[in-house]
Amino acid sequence: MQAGTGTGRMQTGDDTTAEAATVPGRREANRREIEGQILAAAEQVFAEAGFGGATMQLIADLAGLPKANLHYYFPTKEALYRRVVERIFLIWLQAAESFDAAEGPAAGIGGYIDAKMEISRRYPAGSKVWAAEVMHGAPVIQDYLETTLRDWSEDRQAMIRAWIAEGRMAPVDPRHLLWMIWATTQHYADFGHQIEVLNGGPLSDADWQAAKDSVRGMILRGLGLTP
Amino acid sequence: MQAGTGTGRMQTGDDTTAEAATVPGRREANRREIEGQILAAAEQVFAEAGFGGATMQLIADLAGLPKANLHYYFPTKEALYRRVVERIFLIWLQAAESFDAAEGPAAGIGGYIDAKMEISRRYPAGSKVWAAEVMHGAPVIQDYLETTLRDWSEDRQAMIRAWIAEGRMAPVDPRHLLWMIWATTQHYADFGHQIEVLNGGPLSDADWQAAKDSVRGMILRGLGLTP
DNA sequence: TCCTGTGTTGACCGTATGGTCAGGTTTAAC
DNA sequence: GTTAAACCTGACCATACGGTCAACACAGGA
Repeated sequence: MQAGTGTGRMQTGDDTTAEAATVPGRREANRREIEGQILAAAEQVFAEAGFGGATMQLIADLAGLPKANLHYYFPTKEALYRRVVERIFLIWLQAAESFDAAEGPAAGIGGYIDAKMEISRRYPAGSKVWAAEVMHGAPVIQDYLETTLRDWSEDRQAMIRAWIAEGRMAPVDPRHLLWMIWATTQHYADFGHQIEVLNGGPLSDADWQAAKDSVRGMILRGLGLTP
Repeated sequence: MQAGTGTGRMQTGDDTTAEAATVPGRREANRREIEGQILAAAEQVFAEAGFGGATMQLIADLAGLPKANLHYYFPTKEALYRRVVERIFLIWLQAAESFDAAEGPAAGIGGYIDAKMEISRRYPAGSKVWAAEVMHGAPVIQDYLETTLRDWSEDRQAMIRAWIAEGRMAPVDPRHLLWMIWATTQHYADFGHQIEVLNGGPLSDADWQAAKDSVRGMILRGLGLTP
């Protein structure tokens, strides 16, 4: 059970120090590249083994670095883990743009489903890390749930309620709709292994397209919309 | 990363030795009770901390037993873990009865959804353990996926295909439908913490009923059925 | 009452893990 | 060229963990 104070603020990624007015610099570029390698390796290992099962040695090996080097870039295992979780969370938030830019429920919700399916396909490891974190009671990102995610949720629920009030979709509880979208799309990442076994192998491009169409179709029809 | 040979066969629970022809015996009853305590504690701890994060000491404390006693009833941490995973899997299989006994898609699929929602409510810890196990690549229950679950899946898919052929429901891919049902129902257990945060507290009885109705309604409408 | 098999447990052990650190190397500003 | 900061890493440490074991308690059949 991770310690996890959950106090830290989200790092938006642009932590360029103001005084570094020189050229971007090989130093900084190199640092970013190595941090990226470590984060990628960590995401993989955390996804496969969980926080408790992951070891800094495994991550170091996968990143091709000595273990001590990891602790130079990330002070603790938990700090590294936090960065991995933050990354997938930011990616998911960005998927909401397809939601917002839409002019109606079919395009908005359909586009959001497509975007989330695409993320499940591209970042399955990140999705698993997030899932495990939430399942364990969100010891590290509790504050995001209570602030960013909650606000985000309420905004989308308001949009959905407006569409319902305008008679543009069936009157469903917006919360359960959102949860259904999250559950269904993320299932293809989190339970990807089970899906591959039942599918008799990895999903092909066509399989993914069919999955996307199927999920979008079922949900939109469930909302009284014609996909 | 657990070792997990995945070779073991499923224990159906009736491991009464044939020669123990005496009365059921306090001995045997006591043994079962203690095993049950340990399994319940283990399920809780595995769900909260993951396999790697769980410790035999934590489980022992929760069960109110000395650690060494755990190893008397379960030889290794992994053996104990396996029993926990098997338990939820059997429960899920039983939920299929509502599926089979139905005379049509609305009752069959609707009943199955209700049953799975009820399980999510009653056994959230077990569901989380299963989810984590699959997410980590099913190191311990790979054989169930390839045998029992696969067979089960194909049988239900055949039923759904038959209903579709009879024109009793919309022509959807049965696999994606099953996965959607699993994803949506289990989400209420696996992501229960997130749901509680967004809900501003635990789901009430009415909330659960609304969730059930909402999920069943959306999916059945998505299948062209009237719930 | 003895005796045997079942259960109980504190103390212990080997190992693996997260993290530290001193000493070294490279970079880049002047 | 000099210097200071940033970067790198093998060796090391304290701790926590899964698992073992020997000694003990106790039930119940003879």
